[in-house]
Amino acid sequence: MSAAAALQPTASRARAGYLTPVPTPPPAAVVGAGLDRLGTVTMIERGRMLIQEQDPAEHVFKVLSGALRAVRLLPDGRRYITEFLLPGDYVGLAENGAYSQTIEAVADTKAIKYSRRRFDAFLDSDARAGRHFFGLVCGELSAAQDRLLLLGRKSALERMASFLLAIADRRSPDATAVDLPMSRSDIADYLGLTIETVSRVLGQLRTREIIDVPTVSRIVFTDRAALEDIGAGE
Amino acid sequence: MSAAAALQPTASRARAGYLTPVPTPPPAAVVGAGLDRLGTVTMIERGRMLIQEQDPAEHVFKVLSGALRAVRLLPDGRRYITEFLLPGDYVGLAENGAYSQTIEAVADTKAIKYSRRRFDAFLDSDARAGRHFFGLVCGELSAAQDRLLLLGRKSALERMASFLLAIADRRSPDATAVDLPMSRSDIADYLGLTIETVSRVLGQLRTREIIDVPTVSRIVFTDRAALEDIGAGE
DNA sequence: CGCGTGCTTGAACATTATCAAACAGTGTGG
DNA sequence: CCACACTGTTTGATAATGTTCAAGCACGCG
Repeated sequence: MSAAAALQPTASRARAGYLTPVPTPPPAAVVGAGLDRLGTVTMIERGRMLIQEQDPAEHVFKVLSGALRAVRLLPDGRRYITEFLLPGDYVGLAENGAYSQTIEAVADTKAIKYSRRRFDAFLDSDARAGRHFFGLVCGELSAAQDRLLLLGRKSALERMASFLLAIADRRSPDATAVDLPMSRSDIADYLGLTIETVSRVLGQLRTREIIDVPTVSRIVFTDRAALEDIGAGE
Repeated sequence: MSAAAALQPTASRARAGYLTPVPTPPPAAVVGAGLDRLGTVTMIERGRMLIQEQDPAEHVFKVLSGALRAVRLLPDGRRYITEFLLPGDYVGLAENGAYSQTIEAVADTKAIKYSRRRFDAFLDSDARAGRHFFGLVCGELSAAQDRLLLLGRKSALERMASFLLAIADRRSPDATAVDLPMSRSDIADYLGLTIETVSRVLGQLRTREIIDVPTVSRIVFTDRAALEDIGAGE
């Protein structure tokens, strides 16, 4: 843990420690309403692949319920999950040409499927919509940069604390508990750890009475302030 | 090193291992030409801060020469560099409202400075420009996701190999050498390592005669194929 | 009730971090 | 022009965090 490079004369001020949820700018409802008519509802069952990396990017999806994961692999099989897609999130927005990652269902999932042609046409027809989605992608980029900080400089314990709070906040801000739709293995591949470390770190938070784990998939925040401190990196 | 979670029935196909440079779509020259007249040239000397995190995002810059770094900090001083900005890169594009990270000069840098108001007006006035910059941000997002994979699942040696190739490719594709404008400390904070590990890993590549290091800042690719294999993760 | 998958726990190991010292390159002043 | 000092880099020895390998456990389902 601890110490990075020495502070520089130009060092910037510290920032909130845990993952920022992708913000949803005001005109979301309006833009969404215009779009909903263009798509069709699809069901993806748990474990199924929705999108294969390198396939031509012919669709955009919006998650309605359930959860998806975006996966990248190394040639020898090492796996990394770049993001979990939860209700309200768009899939395949930031793709030119071919998909850059595989999308799989972590749980049974309902999503709206748009044809990319129609989706782009809609964007071009409405300047407000274009700006809205530009803002969404900017938010995703900022969230990805927060995760770079997490992977590059945070300990296992800090990563887990950040993760639990971020997932909880995306579902409902200031929640006192979360239901995790994904397995320990998925969490490990998202946080750059192993399943054993994920388990041990959860055990440690439980021992310290910062969380309670009544079920494997349910996490109750017993001491949210402590969890936030850990996630922020002290 | 090695093994992540077990392969799943839906596991996706493997992908190129090292950092993908942000792609520059075709109409770049045209869009750039329209913009150049709107900005003024600025010099930022080595070590100076160009942008402070949380300041209102009132400007967009385009790097002409030199190099900048984008920095995020944890409360206790741990530092992470989310990206290096090299000639041709835009700074402050993907920001709504306030800057999300500090920008500092790694070397003496020349950049064009645009007012964000004018920049946005230009984007709105020209649909092609809007799409162009949307594409740029999408490319940045994809590059960030490649770095998540790097930080989450690659060893120190693999990270260094990926880094050297990525920097080299951004300057000129298939180059046989790079001049690194940044210090070991900056490289460490970019790769999520310490300066000692950076140094040792470079030493290892030199010993194995994969690179040559005639000067601290100069890296010659003696065996580019081997470097690519290492960077790709075998 | 028993089996299977996924989760937890334990012990040994590996990689990378930390602490410490030597070294190199650059610029300054004598 | 050389000696010196400063900063950044390299190298070495030790320690820590997280991984790997190996059992056990628990919950859900047939």
